[in-house]
Amino acid sequence: MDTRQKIIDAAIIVLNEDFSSPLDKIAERTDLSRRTLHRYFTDRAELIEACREDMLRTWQAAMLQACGSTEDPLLQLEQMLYAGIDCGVRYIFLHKLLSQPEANKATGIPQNTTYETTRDNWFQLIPALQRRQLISEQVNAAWIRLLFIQMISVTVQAYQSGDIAQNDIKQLAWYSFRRSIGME
Amino acid sequence: MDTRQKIIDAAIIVLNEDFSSPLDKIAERTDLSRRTLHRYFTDRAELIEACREDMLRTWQAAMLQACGSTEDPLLQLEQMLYAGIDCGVRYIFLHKLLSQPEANKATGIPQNTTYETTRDNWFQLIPALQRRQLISEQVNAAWIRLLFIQMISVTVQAYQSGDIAQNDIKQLAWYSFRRSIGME
DNA sequence: GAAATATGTCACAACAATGTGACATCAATC
DNA sequence: GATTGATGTCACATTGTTGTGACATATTTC
Repeated sequence: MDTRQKIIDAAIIVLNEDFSSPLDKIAERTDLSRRTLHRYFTDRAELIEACREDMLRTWQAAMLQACGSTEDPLLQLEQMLYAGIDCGVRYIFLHKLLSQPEANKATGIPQNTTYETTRDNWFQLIPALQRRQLISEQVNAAWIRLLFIQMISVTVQAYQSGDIAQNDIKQLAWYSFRRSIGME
Repeated sequence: MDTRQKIIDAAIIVLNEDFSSPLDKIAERTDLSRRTLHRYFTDRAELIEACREDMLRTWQAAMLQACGSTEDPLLQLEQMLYAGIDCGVRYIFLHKLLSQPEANKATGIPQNTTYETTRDNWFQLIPALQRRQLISEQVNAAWIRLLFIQMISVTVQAYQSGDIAQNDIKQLAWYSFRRSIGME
C-alpha cells in the first residue's frame, strides 16, 4: 500500500485527537520511523496541508456522489448524511480544522474558497426544503447545520465505542437527525 | 476575583481547544504572567487536576439540583440538559478528558469513581423512561447518551457562533434532543 | 509610611520536539 | 551477486516548553 497515504491516514486520526501531538506518535501509528515520515513530508505544515487536501478531496467526492444519485432533496439530505458518516474522522477533522482560523494561520494553511462554496451549496438545501414545507421554518438553518455536523461526530463515536450494533447505526443517525430538525 | 479560579477558567477554555497547548497561552488569556500561574500551580499536571476537580464539582452540583427540582423523570431529563448547557465548556471538556484514559495516564489523573457512579445514576433514567413507554424502546440507551452529550456541545457552539438568537437556544436544544431520541 | 502580599521581569537549566545528514540494512530487480 | 530503492539507526543543531530562583515593582493592610 502507498506509504504516503498510510502516513496521511495515521496523521488524520492522531491529529484529530490532539492537534499538537508530536510527529513521533504519528510515525508510531504507521510502524514507520520518524525519519521515514520526514522523507515524505519535509515539514509538519506540509503533512497537515496534505491531510487537509486529502480530507477535502474525499469529502467533496462523497458529497457530489450523494447529491448526484437523486433529484429528491429529501433523499439528497439523507445521502449526504451517509456520505459524511462514511468519511468518518476525515469529515470531523476537516470541519474542526477549517472552523479554527487561528490554527490555520499558525500552520500557514491558505483559505480555501472551494471548500466554502461547496459547503454553502449543500446548506442551501435546507432553506429549499423549508420553503417546500418539508422542514419546519421554525427551526433555524444555522442550527440545522450544527446538528448535521454533530450527528456525524456522534455516529463515528458510536462506531468506535462498540456499544451499538454496527448495522443499525446509519439508520439510527438518519432517524435522530431528521427528527431533530423537525421532520416527520 | 479569585486569581486561582481565574486561571482555572482560562485553562478549561484553552485546554478544551488544544490539550497540549503551552502554558503561555493560558497565562495570556488571564492577563497574568506565566510565572504567576506557576505560583498557583507548580505543575501542568496540578493545573489539569484542578480543572478536573472544578469541572466535576460544577457538573455534579448542577445535575443534583436539576434532579432535585422535580419528581417527574421527563422534567428531570429536560432540567439535566439545561444544567449541562449551563456548565457549557466545562461539561464538554470534562467528558472529553474522562473518556480518554490515555490522556489521564499521561497526566497522572486518578480514576474517579464518584464521576462514574454519578454519571451512571443519570443514565439509568433512560431505561426507566423507556419502561414507562415515554421513550421508544427501539432506541439504544448508549445512543441516547451520546446524543445527550453532543447536544450540549452543539448548544455551546451555537452560543459561541452568534448565528442563533440566544434566547431560543435552550428550547431549541430540548426540542431537537427529545425528538432525536424518539419522544413525542 | 512600613510591612506584607501579589505580581512582573529576567535569566537559566532541563527537557522535548523538530528537521537533517551520514551511514547501515534489507528486499526486490536486473 | 551487484544495483537500486525504501527504510532504519544514530547523531546533531535548533528551537520551543517547562519549572524555578533572584530581584524589582506595585498594591494592600496595619
